Amino acid sequence: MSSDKSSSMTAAPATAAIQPVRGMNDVLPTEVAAWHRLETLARQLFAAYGYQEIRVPIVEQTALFKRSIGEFTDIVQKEMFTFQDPGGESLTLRPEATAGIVRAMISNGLLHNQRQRVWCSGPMFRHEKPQRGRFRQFYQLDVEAFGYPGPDIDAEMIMLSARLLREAGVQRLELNLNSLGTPESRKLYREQLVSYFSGHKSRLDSDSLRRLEGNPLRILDSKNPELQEIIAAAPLLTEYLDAPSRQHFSGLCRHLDAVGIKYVVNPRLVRGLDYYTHTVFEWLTTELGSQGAVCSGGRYDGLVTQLGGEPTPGIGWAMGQERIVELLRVQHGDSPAAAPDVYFVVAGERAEAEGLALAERLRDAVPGVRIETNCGGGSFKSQLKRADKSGARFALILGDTETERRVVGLKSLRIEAPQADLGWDQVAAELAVRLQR
RNA sequence: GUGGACGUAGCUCAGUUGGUAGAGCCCCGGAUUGUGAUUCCGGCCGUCGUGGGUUCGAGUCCCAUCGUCCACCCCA
Repeated sequence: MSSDKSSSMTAAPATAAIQPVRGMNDVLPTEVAAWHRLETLARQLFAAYGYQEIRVPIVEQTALFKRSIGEFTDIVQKEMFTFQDPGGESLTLRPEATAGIVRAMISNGLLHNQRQRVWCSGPMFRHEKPQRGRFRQFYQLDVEAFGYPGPDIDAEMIMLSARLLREAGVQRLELNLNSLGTPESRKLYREQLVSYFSGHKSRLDSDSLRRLEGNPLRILDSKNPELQEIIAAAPLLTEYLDAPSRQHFSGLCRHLDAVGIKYVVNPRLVRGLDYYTHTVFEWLTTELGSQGAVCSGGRYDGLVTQLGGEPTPGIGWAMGQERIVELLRVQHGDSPAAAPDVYFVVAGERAEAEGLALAERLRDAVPGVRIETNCGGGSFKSQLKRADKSGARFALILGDTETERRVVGLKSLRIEAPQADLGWDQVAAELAVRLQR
């Protein structure tokens, strides 16, 4: 075999197709309806709960994520898209939304003697190996609240997520709940945990040994069957919570009980981001292969000061849009693409000349009507085939004889009904009636 | 980053022990020269992921490489 590969890959011909970037997907026209449904519902519910939209940059200074998410997390250590901008500054494509939102709240002075409820949506970026439900560019719906110390906001936020998931049609989710307590109690617990696992070092796997140094709580999350026995016998964080933390958590549970939201208290639920305190939660599914979490979040009372702001309690959650859309597809099948109300057949030179203008008049007269005008010619037959395929309920038919008579044919494509020839001034009114607009 | 499976038409796939490629769907046209969903007929579509090797001959065997999917890991 020739080892003469000095010139790397042979240069692709100039006409070769450009490949997409790994893990970054196109949402195609046939798929986008499901996204719209979720986003529209989310907007309505966020407004219904008093949350305002905030839009923040996709790119932030690298230091922001190191300081908030934590130096020793997997996200920061090996999953960030970090690059130097032409000015030499180290920038990073946001791997999650909270850090940027907190930065924006501080930068714009929105936390001074104020409470805020905000939401945000958009793409996040993590350099992971793609698989089902996990991509390098992925979209999140994100809500955050600032300035609320009590468990009431924790409960409201979980209620909001529960309603969104329910009304979107997602089924068979399990809500997991835990409290990480205060930084102090967590620190104490962490020391206990390190000393416990250090006593069993010989039985730990390489991942767990690595975490023992940086993030021992994550060992509890391990799915390695051989570790389950050791993990089961490990001390529980719950036992180290101080009284206020316990009160906060039981307050949250009472609120959830009161509205009938089912949950499982999972003492091993820890989060991959360092900034969480007190409440953490996850909505889990078993129907997406190895990606279980479709929505998760928690409280982060120390984050604002960590990023240079005045002490301000915060809490938020993020929902993975691809995962929700995929789960809905699994549970309910493909959602139909948006169809026009009317397909406008324009056959012949004179009809083509009049057709576009007539369609414009109809759009003026019937607000919101969806008219797909045939462009690019074609026989009557082929145009009607397109009309049928478009999913439109009606076809408007304009040929040269109709043009001559100043009428247009209105044909029902869904039910058997006689075709009506309507004068050009009557069409709009008739359409409005048939479409009930 | 680790492991497994898989790359053949726009899509879903077939391709026997190696003999330089097929079907269905889609699209276009016709049967029906101004009326769609069925039916029938015809047509378009391939550097078999890429590069090497073995061979008279490679979609098929070998090596490398790129990519996709799945799982580990991580997480939304």
